[in-house]
Order: sequence, then C-alpha cells, then structure tokens
Amino acid sequence: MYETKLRTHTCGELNGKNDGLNVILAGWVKKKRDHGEIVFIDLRDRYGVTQVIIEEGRGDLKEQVKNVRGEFVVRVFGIVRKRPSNMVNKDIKTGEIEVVANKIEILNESEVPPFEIKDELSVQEELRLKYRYLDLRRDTLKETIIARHKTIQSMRTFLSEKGFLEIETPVLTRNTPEGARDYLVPSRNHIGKFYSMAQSPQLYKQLLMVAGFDRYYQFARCFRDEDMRSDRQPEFTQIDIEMSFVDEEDVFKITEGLMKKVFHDVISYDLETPFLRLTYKEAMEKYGSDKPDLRFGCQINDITDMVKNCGFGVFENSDFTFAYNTKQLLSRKQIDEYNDIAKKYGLPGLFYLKYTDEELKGSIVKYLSEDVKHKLIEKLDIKNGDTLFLASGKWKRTLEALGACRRKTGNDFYIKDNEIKYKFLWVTEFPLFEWNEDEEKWEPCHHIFTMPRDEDIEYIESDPGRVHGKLYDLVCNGVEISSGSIRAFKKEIQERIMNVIGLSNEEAEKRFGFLIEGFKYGAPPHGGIAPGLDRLIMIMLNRDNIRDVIAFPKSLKASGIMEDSPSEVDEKRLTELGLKLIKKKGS
RNA sequence: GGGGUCGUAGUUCAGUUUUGGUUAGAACGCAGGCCUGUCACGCCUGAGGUCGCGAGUUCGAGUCUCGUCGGCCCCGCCA
Repeated sequence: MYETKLRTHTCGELNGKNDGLNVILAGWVKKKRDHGEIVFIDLRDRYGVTQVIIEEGRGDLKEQVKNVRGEFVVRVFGIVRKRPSNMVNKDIKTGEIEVVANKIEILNESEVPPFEIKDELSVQEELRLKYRYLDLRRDTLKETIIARHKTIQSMRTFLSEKGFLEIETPVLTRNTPEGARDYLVPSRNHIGKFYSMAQSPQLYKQLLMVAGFDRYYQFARCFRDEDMRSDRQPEFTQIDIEMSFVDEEDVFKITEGLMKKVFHDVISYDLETPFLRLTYKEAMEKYGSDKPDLRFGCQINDITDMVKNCGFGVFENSDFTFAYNTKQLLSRKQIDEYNDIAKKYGLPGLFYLKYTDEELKGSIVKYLSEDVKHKLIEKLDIKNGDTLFLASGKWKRTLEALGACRRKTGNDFYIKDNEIKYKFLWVTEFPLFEWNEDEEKWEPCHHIFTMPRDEDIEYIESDPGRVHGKLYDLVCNGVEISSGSIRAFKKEIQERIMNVIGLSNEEAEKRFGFLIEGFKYGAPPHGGIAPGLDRLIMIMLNRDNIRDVIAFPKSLKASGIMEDSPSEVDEKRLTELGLKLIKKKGS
C-alpha cells in the first residue's frame, strides 16, 4: 500500500492472497511471545498488526531478538504464509497470515515505556499527557486522530463543491474588550502594545463579505483565555463559515448538508435532515436547557397554575413551578443527589413526589387536593413506581436547575454508551438582549452585530427584552456544536442596538472601528455559522472528553503537560519587550 | 474566584474512616531461567517504594491537622 525504501508493505494489509510473497515490514514491537524453540513477534504500525514468526532452527534470529523488548523499532524480511485455519486470529485484519522471518534488523531501541501501550489499560491522564506520543500509539486515540482528518477532508470537499472559498485570516489581531478574555502577545516592535490572539475570525469574515467573497470558510484556530471544561480547550478549531445574500434558512440548509456528509463519510451514519427545530423558549420550558439532549424524554411541565393556590407557601409565592417525571423509582440517597444539583444551580432545593401503591407520596403531598393530584397524575403521566421532581422560583433559574436534574436522569437511566444515536436540532429565536442584574443594563446575548427578527425591530427601544435575534444554535445530544447568526449589516440597525446597550458611537468606533468603517462601503446582507470541530468529533465518536480528539491538548489548567508550557522566560526577553513582572504576594 | 475528588512500586489499585504501632501488599509490567503454535501464551525465580511536596501534633504519621503543588469533574466564566 505504502511501499518505501525500508518496507514493501504496511502491518495492516497482508492477507491470504499474499501467501508466499516476499515482504519487508517495519514497525514497533507490540509484543514478543517467546516459546523457546519458536518466537512470535506482533509488529505494529499505524495500519495494523502483523504476526511475525521465528521458526525452530533459526537460532541466529533468536539470538538477535533476545534483547528486543516492546516498542523497539524493527524491520523484518520474510515470507507471507497462510495460517492453518485453527490458528487464524479473527481479531486482527491480518489474522489470516503470518510472516516467517528470514532476517530481522533492529532500527532503534526503546526504553521500557512508562505505561503499557494497549487499549484496555486505564492510566492516569497526567501521565498519558506527558507521554502523549506513546498514548497516540494506542488504537482508541489513534482512531480519533484519523477520524479528525477524515472530517476535515470531507468538509473541504463539501464546501469547496458548494462554491465556498477557503481563506485564512490573522491569528495575531487586536484586542476587542467584549467577550472572552483573549491571549495577549507583546512584541519588541511595539513596546507597550499587545496583539490579541483571535478568539474567532468573526470580524474578518464579515469584512470578507464586504469584499465580495460571498461564500467563505476556514478551519480557524481560536484562542480563549477562559477556564476549561471537559468540552473546552484554550485553543480549539472552528469550521468558520459565512455567506452573503442569505437568511437563516440558507445557513440551516448548508449546515445540514455538511453534517449529513460528514457523518456519512466518517462513521457511515445517515443523518435525517432537515433537523428538528425548537425555539429557545420551547427548549427551556420543555428541557430546561438551551442545548437539550433529545435522546430521551422526561419533559418538563409548567404546573404553576395547578399549584398556585394549594396553600403551600413556596408554590404560592413563586413566579413559576415546574416539574418533570423521571419515570424511575429513586432511593432517598439518589434524591439527595438531585437536591445537590439543584442547589448548585442556585435553588434552595427540590421537592419530590413518589407514586407507589396507587398513591402519591412526599412531604408536600398534604398540600395537594385530590383535584390537583389527579391533574398532576394526568399531565405528568404518572404511573406506579415513578419519582418526580418539582421546583419553584424564577423562570430561567428554575428551569436550568431542573434541566440539570433531567440531564442526570438521562445519564443514569436512558443513555446507553453502546447505543449511539444522534439527535440534532436547531435552537432558534434567542433573545437579542439579556438584562444584566448586577450592572442594571442590557447586554447583547450573542454579539452586537446580530440582526433582530423583522417583526421585532420596532420594539428595539421600547421593549428590548421582547426582541429576538436571527440567532441559532446547532445542538446534538446535549452539546452545543455551533452557533451563528444573520448579521446586522446596516448602520441604522447597528446604531439602534448600540443605543440599547449603552455603547456610544465613539466607543463603538474605538472597539470595532475597522468593521464599522468597512460596513460603510456596501456591506451585503450576510450571515454564518461556526461549528466547533473538536466537539463535533467528540459527539460523532461518542467520546466524553475533548482532549481525546486533539493530538496535543492542554490540561484543565491550560498547561501543556508534555512540553511544560507555559514557561518562564529570561529577564532579557522581558526587558526587550518592555515588560516587568510584578511579584505575586507570598513569593 | 468557588465547590468536589484523586495523588502509595514503572502502571492500575488495596492499606488511610471502625484502630496512628515491627518487615507497606496484590495484579500487570520489568529482569533472569524453562517452554514447538502463541496471539491477555504458560511455568519458576527475582528486583523494584522520598506513600505528591512542606510544616505541625505525637514516644511514633501512608494513616490525624494545616498549608502547598498537580490531574480530573462541576459552578461562575466562555459576546
């Protein structure tokens, strides 16, 4: 397959049809099994594993491989031989054959690796990260890296065929105070000033629309100096897409086509399109999340009116009361775990009801009239053996807390690891503005260049909370894969939006001057989306950790464990940059 | 910024609470030996420990207390 000077075949391609062929293989010793008179060596490379046999009577070869250990790099000259049927290894691609060694050459030795290179082994992640190049030899990790390549290839083909141009934009850019903290880069050419590493190519891609490149994409590396999570890295990759002369439907269609192709090409899975759509309000009220996992039910219900006058103070005095049925009989201990989650999300606590022996039970049941009980049983489809949770409070906080509980229910009971299904959906009609309680002002939900929905434009000044944007998120299995918007490309709308959030023209000019300037020269209507490549691959391969789909990821504290980054630098370099470190307290 | 959890042979863990107490165990790996069909090969023998780091309590600390570093998970944050 990939013949080179040092080999004729890879370790993953030989089979029964090659019986009798003279071959040269090169790879790593996965395992040596020494039986005395005969010796087996499993030789591994990127493509697979091939069994090499040193037969009886080859004392010369045995002497040579006497000191060969795991992970030595060797070259084997030999003849392919079909194995007797009872010795075929069905677990490996090359299991039909083995290579009878004539000559073995040690290309390089290896120290005993700090952990065994095999798939089943669980090793502390810190160690795996330190020796990432060894971890990458394991199939589980190797597969994600290969899938990542396939994903990128598939996307390039699709987008290129649809007329999109791949255009690169700067990583070193200027600081914009909104949004995520960015990484600052000093330069000795500009003492006292800093570049910012791009958080995303947002402004550049909009200017590419002004330039007339009406279909653009890019695999863009984005940098954000924020705290990590299992699905976040300080540097990550977006498939940044922007189109001119479009509305939401156009973006949906392209994105759906892209996802369909990628899932087909990479994991041979046929996605159904178009994707389901939920408005932000629906998603919140049914699932308690703006990125709901639709692989299971347990929908939330609004029971505010039902319990408003039941005589229980909490229900009577709260804005909203919501409930959902876990459809499971939960123990006291399990219920406590749910309570902890609710508290973490800012609720004083949860109420629960159990239905056993044809009877509702729980501390609050005494407040519920027969009529209310019946309504509850009907609305929440309560059957024997069900446990349900109720929570009261403000709309968003209460729903989000119940949403977190619902997520736990899903993880504990409904989402089976081995049964992968993909439930994509669009979440649409996000509010354009969000009221910041602390600072008592309106803030943009997405960014200030988002177009309001046509029918809401008249309320921008009079009722900002009612205005929804042409804003959309692509969600799959409870993960936000992507978000995007149609942009406010006209000066008049931009200014009205800036007025609401209290951003003066001068201030806007200072922060986004080059974009606003560009928009003066015939900005077309445009919009786009930017799916997160890493998260998409995570979802596709059913991994629960973003580090597993990145060759050299950072730790949760954003350190490079292998290369030990970030590092201190010489005083001399700092001086050159006009920088001086302030000593931390205590040091 | 906050909360949780983990840190003991090369690796994965037990031992830590009930009880602070002599030589800190196991499996895998590693080293030496034996073995003609294994593919998680098998059998025999052996080496291998700063119990993350630092202070404290104590006659005595892997075990208790405080601090600190690091991994992982979550809240805030991530327009």
